[in-house]
Amino acid sequence: MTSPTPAPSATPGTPRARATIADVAAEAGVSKATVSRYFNHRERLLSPDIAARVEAAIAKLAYVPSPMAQALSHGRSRLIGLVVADITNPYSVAVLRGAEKACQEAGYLVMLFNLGNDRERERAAIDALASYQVDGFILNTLGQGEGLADVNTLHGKPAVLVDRRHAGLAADFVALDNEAAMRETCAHLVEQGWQSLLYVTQPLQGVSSRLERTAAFRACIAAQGPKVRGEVLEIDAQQGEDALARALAEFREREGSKVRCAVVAGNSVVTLRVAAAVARLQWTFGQELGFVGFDDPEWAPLIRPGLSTVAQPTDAIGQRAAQCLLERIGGLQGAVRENLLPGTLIVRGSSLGV
Amino acid sequence: MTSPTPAPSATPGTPRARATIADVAAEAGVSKATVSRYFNHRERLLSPDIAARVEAAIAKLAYVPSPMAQALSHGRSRLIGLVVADITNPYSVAVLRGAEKACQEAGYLVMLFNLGNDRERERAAIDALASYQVDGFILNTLGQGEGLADVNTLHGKPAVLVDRRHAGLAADFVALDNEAAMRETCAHLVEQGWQSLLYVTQPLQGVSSRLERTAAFRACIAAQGPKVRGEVLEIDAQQGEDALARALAEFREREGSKVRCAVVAGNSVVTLRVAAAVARLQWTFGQELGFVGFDDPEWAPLIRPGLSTVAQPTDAIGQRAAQCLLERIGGLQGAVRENLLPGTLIVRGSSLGV
DNA sequence: TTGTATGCGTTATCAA
DNA sequence: TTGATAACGCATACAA
Repeated sequence: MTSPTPAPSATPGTPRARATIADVAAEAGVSKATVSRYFNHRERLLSPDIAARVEAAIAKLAYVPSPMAQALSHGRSRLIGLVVADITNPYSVAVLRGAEKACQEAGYLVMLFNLGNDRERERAAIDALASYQVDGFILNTLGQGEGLADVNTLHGKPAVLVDRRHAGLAADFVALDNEAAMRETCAHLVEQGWQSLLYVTQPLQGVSSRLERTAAFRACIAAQGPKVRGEVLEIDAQQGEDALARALAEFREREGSKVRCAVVAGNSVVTLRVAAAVARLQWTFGQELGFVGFDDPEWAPLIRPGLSTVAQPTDAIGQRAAQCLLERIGGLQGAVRENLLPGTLIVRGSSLGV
Repeated sequence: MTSPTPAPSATPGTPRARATIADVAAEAGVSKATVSRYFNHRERLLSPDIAARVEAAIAKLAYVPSPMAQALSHGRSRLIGLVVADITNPYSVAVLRGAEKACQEAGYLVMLFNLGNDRERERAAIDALASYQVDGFILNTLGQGEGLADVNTLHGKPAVLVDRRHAGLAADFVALDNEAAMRETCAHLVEQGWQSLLYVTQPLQGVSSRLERTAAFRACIAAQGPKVRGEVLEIDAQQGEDALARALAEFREREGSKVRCAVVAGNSVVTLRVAAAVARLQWTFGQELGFVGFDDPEWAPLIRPGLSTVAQPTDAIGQRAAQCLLERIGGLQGAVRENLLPGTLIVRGSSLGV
């Protein structure tokens, strides 16, 4: 009680500092090294009785090693740096969720850096994360070769790319199998009798997922032969929703009233805007316009007659990304791996034939 | 060039390790302490010429102090621990976004821990975060007194509570002004001629925001006198959407066809479920059922004739939370602060009179 | 099998 | 004003 040294007594109420390895060593009557070994080389080189004493001391003091100190000493921090292009995007969040979960389960914590779609900050993000000695990166960001010029940028840490590839960066990659999903989507629409397809996408801007989906769409159209027509429309955030409405109206007029027209939306952002435009036009999905959208927002069933969508296995993507990264952190060598996960076409009313 | 020691030369290609304070000291021909002072006490106790030399060395080596080492030595990590109850909830994400942004701008990084609605992990979350020496916590979680028994749990670090209060925890609090928002909502509905109001909420379960909104609803009804009736309905995730549809139908039948009935949804989760139930009933908002929902999901304008909502200033809430916390970290003492931010009633078609 | 000593990158205390 | 030097909490050679 009157001891001048802050003895780690079990005084509740006193928010005493965390026990350190030295406290445990003293409590168990062994050296710090022994306590350290208890954690790192347990069975291999520790006698049972000593191990038991250490274990008891650890339990008594509720000792938990400091990851910061471990990071300083040993290099590893059990920290994963997660850079996301836009945390406003539900897709990113869904992936983040899966990744964070997998990391948590593996005893890693996630440090988050949101770019807010600002490419300039990408380099800063990685540097900031690296300064905390993260063991690796999960990157859902960019398209161009701007920030991530080369592996050097990553400070020698492993990384996994999610959803968006990067030319200069040889890293494991996890994403939706865009080509297969697009094939299934187009096949379904054609089968249901839609004859002219309009693929609406956000500006390509070198974003690999957008490029791939667009290319896959064009390939599908080409494969169908002359009986099916296809167009691509890029929209950007600037133009209002009536600009899109006009574009859709023109599309239908161009094709003529005999031709059944459908839209394929490149992601949930586009889906929202198309739905708004269609509402403004007073059209009904499945009638004036067929529809399938990539991503499956929770409100898709609410827009009559229900929006058909391609659901991404976001949780699996996130978990797979984390798993890939953890394997690399664990020392796995070898060629870059490519994980293309299958989407699920959810057919609701908007894509059905009349 | 031929120096055997790994001189920090500007060899690109070689992923050389980060420069340390010792490298800078050597480069500038001063001691490590001097370099440290350059960062921490710059002008106060450093001669201009030495400062210039240090500055040059820092620039040349692109030196950045290691936050990990700083944390070890000096206690502060420039890390904020963010615990969120459910990252699937767009509200949480929106707040997170504002908070993360503010932290980033202040030079702090955010460590994320998602509870996935699992209360058991709350204590573990805080402990895990604390082990990384976070400087403070932003907590958006729980209701009951389970995990966060007392301030002791926080390892002596400051915290700010977002959206949900906690009885045993005297910490700054940031949230929507639920009472004012509910008052405005009810006044609007009554003014538009809705006579019987049903407040639909997720299970209260001691969650303060749910309790407050429910209490505010009851108070509003009471204040209106006998001309307006009000009921509260708790729904849980278990029951299917037709259970809710039945409940809504019964509600209308009970009140009779003469009485204009409206629903107030407690948050966006409830809004989604009510919208699904109304679709199933083939009702139209604003006709068979009036509607105002807390939270303003992006799809609210798409459900005809447009869903009226109370939008929360999520970004401001997040930023304010971060600001509060950073002030406390900066040493601010004094009584716990309560930040109630105003919501915005967005009137669309669903709440208008006939 | 266990203990001692050293280093990881910083800050802080104490001399000079 | 500046420079040694000792922590900070841990892991790991090395010695015993």
